[in-house]
Amino acid sequence: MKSNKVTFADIAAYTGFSKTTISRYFNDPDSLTLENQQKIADALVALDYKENKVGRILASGKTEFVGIIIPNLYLHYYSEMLNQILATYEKYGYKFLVFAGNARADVERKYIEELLAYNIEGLITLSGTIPSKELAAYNVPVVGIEREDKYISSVNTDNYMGGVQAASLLKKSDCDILIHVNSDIPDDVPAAGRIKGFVDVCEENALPYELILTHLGDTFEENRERISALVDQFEEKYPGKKKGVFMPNDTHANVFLNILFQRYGKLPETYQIIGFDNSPISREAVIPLSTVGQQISVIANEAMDILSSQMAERKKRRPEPLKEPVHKIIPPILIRRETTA
Amino acid sequence: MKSNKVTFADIAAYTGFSKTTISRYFNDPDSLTLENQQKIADALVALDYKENKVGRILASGKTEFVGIIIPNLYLHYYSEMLNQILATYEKYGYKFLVFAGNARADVERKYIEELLAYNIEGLITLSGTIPSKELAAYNVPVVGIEREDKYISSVNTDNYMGGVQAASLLKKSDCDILIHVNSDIPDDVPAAGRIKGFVDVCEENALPYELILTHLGDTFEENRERISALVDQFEEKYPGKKKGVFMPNDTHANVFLNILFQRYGKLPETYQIIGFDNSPISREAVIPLSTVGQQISVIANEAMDILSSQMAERKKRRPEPLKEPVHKIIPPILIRRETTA
DNA sequence: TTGTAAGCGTTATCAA
DNA sequence: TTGATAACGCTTACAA
Repeated sequence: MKSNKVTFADIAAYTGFSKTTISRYFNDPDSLTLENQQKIADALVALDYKENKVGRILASGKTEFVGIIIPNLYLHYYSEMLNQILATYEKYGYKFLVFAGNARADVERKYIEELLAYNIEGLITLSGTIPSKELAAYNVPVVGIEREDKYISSVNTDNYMGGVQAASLLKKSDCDILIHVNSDIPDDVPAAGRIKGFVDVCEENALPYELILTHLGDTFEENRERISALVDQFEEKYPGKKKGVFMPNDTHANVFLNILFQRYGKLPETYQIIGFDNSPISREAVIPLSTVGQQISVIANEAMDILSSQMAERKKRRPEPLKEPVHKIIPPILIRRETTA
Repeated sequence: MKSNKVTFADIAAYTGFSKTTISRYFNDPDSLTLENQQKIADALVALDYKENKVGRILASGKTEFVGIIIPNLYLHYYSEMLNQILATYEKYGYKFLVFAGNARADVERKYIEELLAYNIEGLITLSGTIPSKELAAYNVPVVGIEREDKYISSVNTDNYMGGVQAASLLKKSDCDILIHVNSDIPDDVPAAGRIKGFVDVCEENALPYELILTHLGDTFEENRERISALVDQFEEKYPGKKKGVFMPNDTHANVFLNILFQRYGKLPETYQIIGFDNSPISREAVIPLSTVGQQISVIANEAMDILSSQMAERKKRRPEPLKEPVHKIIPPILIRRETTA
């Protein structure tokens, strides 16, 4: 019940100093004599002072809030990214206001308005719902992750290299036909690079390949059904041939693997599988899945690094507006496990 | 660059009203004439006003912030719970300040201090690091989820019933021996109920059973190793018998299943497996896993329901302090898939 | 129905 | 090295 309502005024009264001096104790202690510092320190303990940052925000305009908009936390990629972003608190001290948007532009706009109303200093978004041009107009530092990023700063995995790595690995294991399954990704989304990387390696090496750009469904059941149909298709089209399949992510790669396992009790010699992300499912699969790993922790840290420097710039007397968005590319790491030779 | 610094004062000047009237327009519009409402509405558009909630917080003391402390986002159970909690924004309007603690008490205390400094109105914690007695002393409404909860309100799955459901299902499928693997959980943690429920069913029905209370390791590799050793142990101790195994969670149940699959190319007839949580891995396993499902969305909503009523109580003129913590129990849902008959 | 004035808890500016 | 005083943007009595 004795809600701690001790303020600078109380401390000032208690110590005989002014509120200003108390404020200085917190923000520039060296400007006080050691003796007086001690007096105030003692008073803080005696009165059981708890800081109130709201007053500081109002007076200084600095909230130390960063907004995060994330499509969902269902996919491990997103939850782990959030995990890593939250972990940067130790390094940068920014607090995170988190919204999980569900890809509806009007909803996300509402979230952003709300975040802005709390004077967030920066925004990190993993959602591609709102065009970067619109985000840039909000006039707050923004960093996008794995989304269209023409007008905002961003951090992305080197998707092209990921596609190259996957195709190269499949090439090495002497597949007769390389297959890449993915959805039909717009060119301005970073993930599109995977397809290009895969195709380029195939073309350069004159490897037979097939690109299957199709939507695998929104539920697990749909995934299962459509991937099962794909297996039928492969069996029919390439009987007896060694098929190297690069799936769009580990979740789908796992479904693919399970279907083969259920049919054959093992991974047939005629299949090689590689996923994308290095999410937990890739290690927890019946047979550990080979995958192109994203360096989530590195991405999260780079994002905060870019954001914090832009936020710092704004605090200067004469902030120099960013002329060009910064785009950082993080290399993926090929992880060879048991579904490739 | 034209950072919107339009305030109530500007609107007041523009419209000829006082700041108070502008404030009323937002908080109690009906107290203005329709005509004047319209005037102000027009001014808002003309001036491109953006609300600033910091001033409101300072003046009213109401932040509409709820703090969340979550052990990690790596385990699906936690990330999905966070997901569902964040989703309550639509219903309650509270914004969430999220910290991912890593089970270090001093770190978590720092997080709580920080949250308190921002005047959070309530706290939801999924972490059991700090004793409920200490949390209760912070003098802010707290709801715990699946953690020790003697001195704080809480929402938990009916773990006892979960244990009962698991044992009953294994009983129905005529197992010769029922086995429950779990860690040695302190009695005051809700999850301990699972063990009791399991044992009670076995005792009441005079079913042979074995309780294996052991730590399965902190990494996936350790899990794999120790669970593999368990399988050896089962084979040796109960050769040819039909073993019904209740694992502590889906992740471990999946590891168990994979080991059997790798050894036998299928789930042998002598095994029945049931997990706990109904996390995605249970459906994505080689063979869909039977599991005791936690109703995460229900839990999240109940938690916010309890919290919001306690927060609302505090806003009353003469708030009546909660005499007794509220404890809500959510029944689990048994999900029968292919690892049980 | 509307206005005045006094806060809310800090920081910033200027002066001493 | 310290203090007085005025912000910061809004809410809330109390008046009118």
